[in-house]
Amino acid sequence: MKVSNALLEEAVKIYKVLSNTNRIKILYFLENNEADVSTIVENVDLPQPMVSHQLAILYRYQLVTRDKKGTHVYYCLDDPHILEMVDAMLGHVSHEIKGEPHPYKDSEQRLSK
Amino acid sequence: MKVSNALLEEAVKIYKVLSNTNRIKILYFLENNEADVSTIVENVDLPQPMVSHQLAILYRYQLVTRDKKGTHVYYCLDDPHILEMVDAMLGHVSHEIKGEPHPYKDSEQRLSK
DNA sequence: ATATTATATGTCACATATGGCATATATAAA
DNA sequence: TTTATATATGCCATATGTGACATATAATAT
Repeated sequence: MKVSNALLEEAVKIYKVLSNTNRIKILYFLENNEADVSTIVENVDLPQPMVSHQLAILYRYQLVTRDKKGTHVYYCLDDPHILEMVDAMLGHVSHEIKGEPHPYKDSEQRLSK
Repeated sequence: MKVSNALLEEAVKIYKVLSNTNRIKILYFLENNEADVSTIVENVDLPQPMVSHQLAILYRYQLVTRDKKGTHVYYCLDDPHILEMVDAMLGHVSHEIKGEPHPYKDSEQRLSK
């Protein structure tokens, strides 16, 4: 695959965003719900300033949307596809942890290991 | 999705590994070739110690395998599926950059934007 | 105006990542 | 044994990320 540098650098930025358990926990909490900050705070069990800070990062990189209603700010996944990618990564590491061989499609085979 | 902390932390470690353009360039170069360090150095245009260092990280996290033959060390993608995940991320950011709406499957609709 | 609640921002100490460069190790050839 | 080549490792300055905490802002109610 031919990849431009600009694209690669953007992808790397998103990977940095995903390189933090708190942010991923927040994303997963938002999987099925739109939620305001206090609701997120209660559910992910992190101090409120930490949650606001991580939400700001998720928002800056367009992983969540923001909807202000009165004093409450409701956050929502911007692109559910992101969580599919995280799911794929969790699947990958769960194989690594169990020491299982990687699943191959069709008749692909390992040459050696 | 219910995710254990251990799994989440492992996934985050892999995201950190992918959070570097040099490492991703190396992974992409290995997409179609097994290659020794000097070949990688020539192709990704980075100083040799940098390439060795990044390869050591990729190896530690099982993204590449290593095969020593004489003085040469041949590296190979351990799991091509990783590159599929990177492809998905590149697809994601290319939509973000272009400001395009996220592609939705079937009849899914945005509630608002 | 004051108080209350929701959220965001700033600061700080600490840890970790980065890239550049020098040098060490290992294998093979002369 | 010496030399050359391939690769790995170590050191360093700098940058960036982390979580804890205090405090600021913003909207609403009294």
